[in-house]
Amino acid sequence: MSKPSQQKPHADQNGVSVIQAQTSGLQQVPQLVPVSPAGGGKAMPPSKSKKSNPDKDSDEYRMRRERNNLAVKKSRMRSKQKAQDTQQRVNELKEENERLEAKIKLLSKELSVLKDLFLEHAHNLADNVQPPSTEAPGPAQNGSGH
Amino acid sequence: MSKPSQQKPHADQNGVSVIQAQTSGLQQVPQLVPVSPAGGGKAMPPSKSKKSNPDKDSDEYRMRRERNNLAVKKSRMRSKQKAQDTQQRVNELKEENERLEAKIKLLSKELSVLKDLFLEHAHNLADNVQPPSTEAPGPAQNGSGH
DNA sequence: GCAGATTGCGCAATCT
DNA sequence: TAGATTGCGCAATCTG
Repeated sequence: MSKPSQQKPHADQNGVSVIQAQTSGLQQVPQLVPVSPAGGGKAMPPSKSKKSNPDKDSDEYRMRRERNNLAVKKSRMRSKQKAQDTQQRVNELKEENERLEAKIKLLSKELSVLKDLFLEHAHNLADNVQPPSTEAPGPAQNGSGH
Repeated sequence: MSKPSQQKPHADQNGVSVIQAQTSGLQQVPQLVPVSPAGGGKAMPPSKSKKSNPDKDSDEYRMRRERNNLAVKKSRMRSKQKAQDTQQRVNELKEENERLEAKIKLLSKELSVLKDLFLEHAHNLADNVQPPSTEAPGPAQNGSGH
């Protein structure tokens, strides 16, 4: 579940193609068909050249199938669970986001208020404090009206 | 994909059970087997009382199967896509969250600075301006340390 | 090389 | 009736 690596679409390997679907086929069993009669060009490492030996009757086979079916079920359950978790994560993050945005709004407002206070104060100072009289005192406007 | 509702485990209906798995057969078509010869007790709305007529050879059957296979593939692709999208959404939301947190940090700092300025100014005023002497001037503490 | 985990696929039952 | 979903089993791979 880590490296997808390169994987074939499900069959078609060393000269083997899946012929299925639309066959009278009761169910699946890809029915492997050798494209070339025998050793097309690749040498098989294993001695046994017989790959088509599922032997449905074999107890071994049934055991493996059963185990695999179990593993498959497990894997799918996990997968589903993960998807659900991810979805929930989205919801949580969305809520968190809203909280943060609200906080930002609040802080912004606070800042705005403080800044206004500052400006007002600065104006008051300018109005009440006689500048070093370097020039005209300017229009004598006092009181409100900034 | 919305209401799981109650759904049967796959077969076993009006007196029909699936016999599969571990059968010798090369393929395992569920092989529907009527538990009772005919009308067990339920009346079937449709006229044809034959439910077990998949008729693999039927063109109709193959057509339906093929269409369904297509639909299945489509559905699964969508499902997968959706999961991916959800995952990506998580990533986006996480980033957004970080941005917001950073902004909050900044705003908080700004506010802090402004507040400090305010306090300092207030102290300066208290130190430089003689209160109307209605009471004790209070402890003569000046300088830093707000 | 084996055993468990994944993944693509087709089937059938349901749901819509 | 037809397409969409979903649980399930098979086989091919991937992984450790």
